[in-house]
Amino acid sequence: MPKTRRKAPTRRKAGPAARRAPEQAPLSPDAWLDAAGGAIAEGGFDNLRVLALAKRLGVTRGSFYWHFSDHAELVVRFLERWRDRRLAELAYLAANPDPNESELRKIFRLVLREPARNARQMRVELAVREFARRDAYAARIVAEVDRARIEHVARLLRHVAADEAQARDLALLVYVATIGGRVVLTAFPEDESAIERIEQLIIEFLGSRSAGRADSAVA
Amino acid sequence: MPKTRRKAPTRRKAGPAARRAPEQAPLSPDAWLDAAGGAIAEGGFDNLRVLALAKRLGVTRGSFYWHFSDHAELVVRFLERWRDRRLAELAYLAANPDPNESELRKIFRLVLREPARNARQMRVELAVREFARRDAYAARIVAEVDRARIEHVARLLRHVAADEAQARDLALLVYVATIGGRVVLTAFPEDESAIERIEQLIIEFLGSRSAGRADSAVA
DNA sequence: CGGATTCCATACACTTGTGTACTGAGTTGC
DNA sequence: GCAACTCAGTACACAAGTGTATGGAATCCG
Repeated sequence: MPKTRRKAPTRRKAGPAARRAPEQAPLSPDAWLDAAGGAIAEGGFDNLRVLALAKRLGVTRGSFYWHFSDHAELVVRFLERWRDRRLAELAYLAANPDPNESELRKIFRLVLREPARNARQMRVELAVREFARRDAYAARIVAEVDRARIEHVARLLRHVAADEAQARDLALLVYVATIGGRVVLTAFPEDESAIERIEQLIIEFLGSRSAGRADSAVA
Repeated sequence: MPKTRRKAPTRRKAGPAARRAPEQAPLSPDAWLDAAGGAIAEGGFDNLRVLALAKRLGVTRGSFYWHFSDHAELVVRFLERWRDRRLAELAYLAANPDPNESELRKIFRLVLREPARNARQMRVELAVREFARRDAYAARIVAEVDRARIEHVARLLRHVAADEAQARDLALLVYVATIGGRVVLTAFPEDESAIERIEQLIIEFLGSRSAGRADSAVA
């Protein structure tokens, strides 16, 4: 197992069977994980093949089995990195609230933030979820992320809801609708605007609940 | 290719290498498709292997390649049967409305009817959706079913909505929340009741719209 | 400079899966 | 009865993928 890393990872040009060229920096584990993300985005975790990653990186599997013990470890490390990044982006949003954005609008941007624009990240998200249906460890990872996200949405919805329990229900509704939108929209790529209208409807719904409050809620 | 079938399909006892026993009825294509459904429910379309189906049915692959030309045909026939059944159950619900059920309640039972109780069918549904993200034909199949379902929900929501366009938006919201609930709940099997509360919230929302339009139409 | 270390290439053994050609037992129809 | 058809078993060729053992070039470090 590698212990230290000295240079930044670099994509190497795919020399057919050339020995490591001196100017090429060595591959980092993160480079393998990035390539894994590409394969997963394309075809899910069943498409995660060491052979394909090596070809994509322009090396042979000999490199892989130096950085990783086996295929299973690749899966585990990918899942953990994915979880850590999702949790980190949540923490960032919690620490840096955008004052120019309404509370409700912010919620949607939060739930699946980048994925809305980053198609690859969205596909990875769905692939992880799909994998979690048959892998116990992935299920735990997804549960952690889901719990954190819903918790965060619920915190933002405390003003809107009557009590804490209702805030959690509302948060779950928002989360579920967002996830569902991602899933269904893959079948309906033609009306990309539908998700916008749905967001609008939910905002309207939430706004009607906080009718008593002077809502600075809607932007 | 087979042309006619005389007897009902029967599960045969898994004799190790036994020739076809006379009392065993021949396998129908539907038997293979049912077995395929099991494999898909367990591990998605990537888990659809002829070898495994044959073992499950207690025969060898020789039988499969008589009923089907190849693996691809199995996939196509499975998808088409799946679509036909979904459309048929929709048509049945449209033709036989339950007068004891409220319009709104009926909607949820309609969208993903059996899957709510039939775990296997729900997993197949999600697997088909996942496969549709990388297979063009499956995407078409899913789009057909989605369109029919949303259309149906929208028809039931015409009283509630202001105009036809809004009925479609509301229907999409309901559909998306339901699908999303199925996806997220696989990660949260512990609170099965959450989907119930979400349904309740949406019903409340829809009810508030039909009650009167005094409340806020938020921009 | 010269070993030790890092990183990757190569070759081999093994497994699992597809598709095809051929065979052959049962059944049906005439 | 007997040929023809139905259906499944068997064997072979082929492909793709994993893991391991080993060698070897670069590089680092003292």
